[in-house]
Amino acid sequence: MARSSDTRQRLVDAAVDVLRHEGFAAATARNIAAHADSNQGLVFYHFGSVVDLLLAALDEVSAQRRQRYEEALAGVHAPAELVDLAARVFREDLDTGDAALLVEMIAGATSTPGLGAEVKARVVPWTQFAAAALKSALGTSPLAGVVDPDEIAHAVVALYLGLELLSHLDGDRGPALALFERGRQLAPLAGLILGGSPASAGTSNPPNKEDP
Amino acid sequence: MARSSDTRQRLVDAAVDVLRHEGFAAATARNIAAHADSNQGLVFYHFGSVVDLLLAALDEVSAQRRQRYEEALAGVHAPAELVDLAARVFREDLDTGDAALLVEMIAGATSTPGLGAEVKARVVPWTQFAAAALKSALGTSPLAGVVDPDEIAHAVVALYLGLELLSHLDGDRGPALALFERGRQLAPLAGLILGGSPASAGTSNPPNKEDP
DNA sequence: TACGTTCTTAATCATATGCTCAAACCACTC
DNA sequence: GAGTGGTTTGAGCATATGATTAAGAACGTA
Repeated sequence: MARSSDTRQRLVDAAVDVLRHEGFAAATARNIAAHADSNQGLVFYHFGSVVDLLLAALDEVSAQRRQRYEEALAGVHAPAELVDLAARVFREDLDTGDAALLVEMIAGATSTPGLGAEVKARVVPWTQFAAAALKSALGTSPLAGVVDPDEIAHAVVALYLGLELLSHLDGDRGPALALFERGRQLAPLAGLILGGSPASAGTSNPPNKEDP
Repeated sequence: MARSSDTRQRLVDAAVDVLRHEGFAAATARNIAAHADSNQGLVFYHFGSVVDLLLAALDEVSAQRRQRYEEALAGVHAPAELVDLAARVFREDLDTGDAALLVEMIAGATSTPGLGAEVKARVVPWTQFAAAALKSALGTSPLAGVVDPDEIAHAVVALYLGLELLSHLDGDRGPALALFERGRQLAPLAGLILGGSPASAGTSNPPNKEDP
């Protein structure tokens, strides 16, 4: 009984590890079992199929991320702080391989029939979460009624995935990190525009620019 | 001899087709050969290996894109026009499946040893091309010395890939297209800020409904 | 201890893939 | 017409995968 949930957890952890560092194509029953010092038959005994194990791995990571993000979001009340948080989170996901895992699962879903809907159901809440955070951070800003949080969240998630894809391709996280660092530099400017005086609401006024 | 280049081309076209609509995992010698009404042995006779055929397919698509883009870029001189062109190009690539092909090759490169470097060599010039176009469009704009074209090009390509990934996941191109449409709406504003060119004036104008 | 349930292991099957190879085929020259 | 070089074909090999299964081990309980 304790044995069961133990190996189950070891398999999930191994699946997460394989997805992070070896990709979807390497996420086979035998390879994952080997990473868990286990037997490949256990994958099917405990999960029924390989894809169900991978979905369990995705669930595990999603739950961890969700918790981390909610904690971090507790201290965020201004758009500038949200940009800062996003940059930090992205760097973490790039380091741990969570971003790679997400990309691998989404990309792998295109080649595995039936997996698409399951992965979608696990990714959509994540972008909705980002949209909610953005909406909350916008608060009563003058732009709150102009920009569409869902649209921006969609773009941010896409940027997140695309940057991971590119940095994984050329083995250099530099450009991706530099980009988010630039975002952090611009965050105070965003705060200035979004949270500032109503004088900036006019459409004919050029926005203030600040040299970094 | 005419026979040879004929089947060679048919195989490349079939590989492009499979990558576009079925993905990297389905790009097997037998499947591609079947799409070309051909024999799987010919893949190895003409290309040596499957990945070499896939790289030839990527080369073919890259060449076509490059030519189309260079032609389209001939009429672009202002940042606003470049944004407009990018939105049109993205919509095309989403429709034809070229965006999917690119994502599949990049994602597939993570699971096929040795493919990464080859794909990278074929993607990097493409982002450099985007950077050059952006630099050219910026021209003598006051922001030309402030923003980094390479950085922005990297971000745009990442956004391109990420949006394809997401729209492929939930089978809905709507959000991606809406986002680029929003970019087109903002393009006149960007032109106002960047160039002060007489291209377009009012920022409260409804978006242009123009069919290419 | 003896029994039944749960869990684990290794062998096994059916299938698919990259790739090789010998034989057949075809267009062309002498 | 026979030979020649390039091209095509289908069978075959080694390997890998998802999934099944029967036999065995571990555990709780009577």
